Amino acid sequence: MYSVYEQITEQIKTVIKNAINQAVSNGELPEADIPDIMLEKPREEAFGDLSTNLAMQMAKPVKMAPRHIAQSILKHINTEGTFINKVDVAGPGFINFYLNNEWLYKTLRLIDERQEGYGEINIGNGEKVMVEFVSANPTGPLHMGNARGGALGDCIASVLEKAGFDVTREYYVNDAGNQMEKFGISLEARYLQQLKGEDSIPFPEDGYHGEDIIDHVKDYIKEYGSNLLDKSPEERRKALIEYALPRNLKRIHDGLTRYRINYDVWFRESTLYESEIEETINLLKERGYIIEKDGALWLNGEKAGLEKDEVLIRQNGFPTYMAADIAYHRNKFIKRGFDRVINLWGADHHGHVARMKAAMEAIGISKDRLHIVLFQLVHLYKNGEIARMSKRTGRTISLDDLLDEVGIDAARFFFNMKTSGSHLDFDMDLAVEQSNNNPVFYVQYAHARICSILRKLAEENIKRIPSEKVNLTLLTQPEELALIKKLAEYPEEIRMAAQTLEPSRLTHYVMDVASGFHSFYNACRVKGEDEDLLQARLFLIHCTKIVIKNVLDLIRIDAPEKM
RNA sequence: GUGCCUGUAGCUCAGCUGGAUAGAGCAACGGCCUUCUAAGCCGUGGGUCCGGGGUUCGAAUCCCUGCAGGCACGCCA
Repeated sequence: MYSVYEQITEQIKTVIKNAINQAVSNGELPEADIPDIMLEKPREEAFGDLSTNLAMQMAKPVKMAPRHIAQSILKHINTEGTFINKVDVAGPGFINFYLNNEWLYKTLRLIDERQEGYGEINIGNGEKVMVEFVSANPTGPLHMGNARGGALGDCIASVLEKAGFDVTREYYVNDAGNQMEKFGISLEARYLQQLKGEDSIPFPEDGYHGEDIIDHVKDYIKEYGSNLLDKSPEERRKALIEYALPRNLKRIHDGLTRYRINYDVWFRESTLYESEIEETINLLKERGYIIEKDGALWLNGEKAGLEKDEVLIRQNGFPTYMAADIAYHRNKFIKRGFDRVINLWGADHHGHVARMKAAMEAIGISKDRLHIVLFQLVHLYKNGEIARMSKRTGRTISLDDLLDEVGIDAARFFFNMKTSGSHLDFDMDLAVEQSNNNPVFYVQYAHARICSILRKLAEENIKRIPSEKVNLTLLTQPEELALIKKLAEYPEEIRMAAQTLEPSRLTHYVMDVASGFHSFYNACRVKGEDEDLLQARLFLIHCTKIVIKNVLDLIRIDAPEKM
């Protein structure tokens, strides 16, 4: 069992179905298919713990007033042997279920039993899922878009792991194609400028203008001098790329490691050029999706359901980015056998979504197996205004700069506070603020506070007694019950986060748990209460600590024992 | 021009597979430390859910339309 909630949901559904069958056999309700029973937590506490709109949904097929249907169901409901305390009908025809506290106590025992496993569910059944994220061009440093995509992608992967999927984290290294050409040309131009003067050669308009290109070249010259001046341009570029690319990759790798992102696979685009792109084109040819036009090979847009044809192999014989990307996804699905693939892309790539999905169908893969999570761009705010450049270096702010300034915890938490689809304003001042304004501290403080109580009790030699000896029924204060209810929701939160691919609900959730704990802390004492109550509350904060820790571990931020 | 995303409290945003009186945090205002961390808690005020139609017993949520902001429409990636 993953959650008591799950068990209750089943109980209620069974109870309702039985009641309907009773009512039908008594002739009170006409025979009809029972729709899927939807249970949800009512907004108002006064409406019970769980509620269903079933009677309203049945109104039309059954041709009876919703309230009347609800009453008939209510009349035959038998709650014996369940957690249900009371049932009533309210509003336009809601059936509200009120639970007895037993389920809450059972939830605490479950948390204690499962420990770090509490929250894990199994909707994935070990299905193989790849999450591919960041995949920044290795031509320069990581920027804010990569920072957001990184935090998001890593948390999506973690959520899916908790939800029972077999997850692989992957970074696609774009070390081939046109941009490597541009990288080489840019390096070469800077190299010549360094050695022969700024004006010796104009810098290519579509080259990489970043300062980092100049840094590579300066370092190269420091090490190897001007040995490339009398080489052919091809050799020169090759040598410079071979020097700079590993440096960039190392920097990206180290930056992401520092950011607590660890990939299972670094997949190199260049490996696709050995044979897979060709194989992919052949596959598309066989399936009749390739047309020849203007000396190039195109994906047949009409057949694929796209607005226009897309070039796959250029006139000059080189494959386009899209051809490589199709081959890459063929590799993911067909060669490596992933059931589902999730890609995180900046919103500026949204135009590519429909194309890739169509391409999947063209190679015989259902487009539903490919999920694209688009995330909106980030604006950094500092001192109330948009910050684009690092004051220190005068360059665009990199992931490393951000981590230097706000720390890893704040960055990972803040990037997961908003849904991926919404624009994100990152307030750098708030992120370093040590106050209740800062949600990261708010949550971490709750954890530290619990640890502090545990320490204080330990100083007095008070320890938890075995859980079966704790009398949890002593937990009856509203703050205690509210807190346990929050803790009970965690597996459900994981399920929702996994289904929607939105880990942002977990940062909100853990803030709620922290809030519930702080309220409890101000209303109830642990230390100094009589033995039985002390043990019950000790058990409660022990469970609260487990849940907060579990969520923070999932987001991969610290859960400090002291602050 | 065509397509996609966004528009909810002063600010930042949840809610969006239709449900009960639209929520949270921050900001504002007023309270709470002789007791386990006040980096905390409790309370008050605050809304044309961008506008206009439609579907429905019921719409912030679905459909149509208009407006505003962002993005994409390359033999770039």
